[in-house]
Amino acid sequence: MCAAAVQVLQAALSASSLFAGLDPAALGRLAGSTELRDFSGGAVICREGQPGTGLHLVTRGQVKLLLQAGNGHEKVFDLIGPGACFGEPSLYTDQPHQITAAAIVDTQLLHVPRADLLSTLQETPELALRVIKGLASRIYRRTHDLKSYMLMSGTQRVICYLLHEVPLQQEGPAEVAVTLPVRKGLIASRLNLTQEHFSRILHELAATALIKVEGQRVHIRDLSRLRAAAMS
Amino acid sequence: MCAAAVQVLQAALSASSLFAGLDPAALGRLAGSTELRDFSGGAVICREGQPGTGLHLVTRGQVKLLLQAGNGHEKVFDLIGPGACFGEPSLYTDQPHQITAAAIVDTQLLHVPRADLLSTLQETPELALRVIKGLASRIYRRTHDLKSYMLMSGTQRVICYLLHEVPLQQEGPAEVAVTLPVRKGLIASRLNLTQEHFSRILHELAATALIKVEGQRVHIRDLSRLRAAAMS
DNA sequence: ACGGGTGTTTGATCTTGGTCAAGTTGCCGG
DNA sequence: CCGGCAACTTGACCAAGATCAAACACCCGT
Repeated sequence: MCAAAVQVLQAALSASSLFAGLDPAALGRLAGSTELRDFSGGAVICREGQPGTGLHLVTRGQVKLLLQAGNGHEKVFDLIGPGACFGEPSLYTDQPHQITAAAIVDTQLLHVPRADLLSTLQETPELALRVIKGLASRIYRRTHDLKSYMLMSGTQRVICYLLHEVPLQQEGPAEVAVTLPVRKGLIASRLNLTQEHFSRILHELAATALIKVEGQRVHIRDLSRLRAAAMS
Repeated sequence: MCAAAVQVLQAALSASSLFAGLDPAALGRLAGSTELRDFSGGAVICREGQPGTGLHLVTRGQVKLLLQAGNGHEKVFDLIGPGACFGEPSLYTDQPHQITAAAIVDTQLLHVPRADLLSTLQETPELALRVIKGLASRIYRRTHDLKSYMLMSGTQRVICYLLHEVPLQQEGPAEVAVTLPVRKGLIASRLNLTQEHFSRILHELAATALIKVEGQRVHIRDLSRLRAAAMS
């Protein structure tokens, strides 16, 4: 691989929060073995039960993580956009992937092979700390999901989701618009709702003038009133 | 602190999977700042929203981790027994605890202060790897829970729970007995069920002769048939 | 503009599991 | 041996959300 390509990969790696600001030498070593992978919309990236081959980092597109039941049913368990990675847990234990990942639209990822990542990890305490932080915040995320499923109603989950999608620093009663990153059926599944139920909740919220829905665009009429509605 | 006490603490630490077999020097350093804490049944160990002060490792007793909703409702989100630890995520991010921990019965824990753990972590790559493995398997556990809540019925969750409680290496159609580690209401909540529903499910399983319930003791009539029932 | 596929909405109905209330059981202290 | 309290069970009813079916909207390629 030519030096220029490695440069590009190194830049791409350091664009993620996991690697940003890491010692350039270590980063260069990782970039040397990193591979660029493209998937067209719908393509499966990895499948439940397979061993983890390396770290996947999304650079472009959207990925859905799926959990599958015995009876063909499946649920979207997370949605991954650019800058985030997935499938790490299987790198650090000897267990296979728990989840299936598929591209939603045409997607580009970086793949850092497991062996290279693990050896760099041992030699670079800084990276180890980063990985630990990354895993810890993954646990926060999962715990938050668990919490929503265990003790929030569907309506509360939808509101909570919308509020998370609001660009930061939006305060007060201002009107904000958020654009749903993927089609509604996927978001519904991510929130452990059926498409139908999600649709009804959106309309119910629109009926109380909390939001207005225009296709993929959701206008929040009053941020603080919506926050209050999440509590009920 | 006298050397003998440190010895005892060191032995206690190395009894957990996180520290077992770790370099004795590093372990000794950790043991030097480790503190033994006792809680009587019902006592709160740490509370949601508080910063994480250190690693908690259960040596004796039982701990419940709770998630709390705005409206007073709360759910048991995990049950922790001897050898396991909890509350780590808050050590590695700057976020406060997401969960409240309370002793179910009289409980003894080891508390390793955050600062000592983090500094030992930096100096001991071996420990860093252990922590990474520990967090990764925590994610496996949480993902498994998420999976049960998202796509398994109450009955399936109960069966799954019973099967997990079966001591290992029990194979074939043999009859096994498991003892519920805590009172049924807590297990129900852990499985995201009400006490009433849990009770009904147990009786329904008894009605199909899959199990027999005798107080805290559950006899599994036919392991493989129960496994099959989890699939339906 | 037209046709078809995908995604979304709407309505009717059903199931799972929650809630409330009233027993039981069983254990522990006097 | 007997309260008394906590855990558990049972039953009747209720509600959130799922399912099934059908219509509708939108986008895209020809």
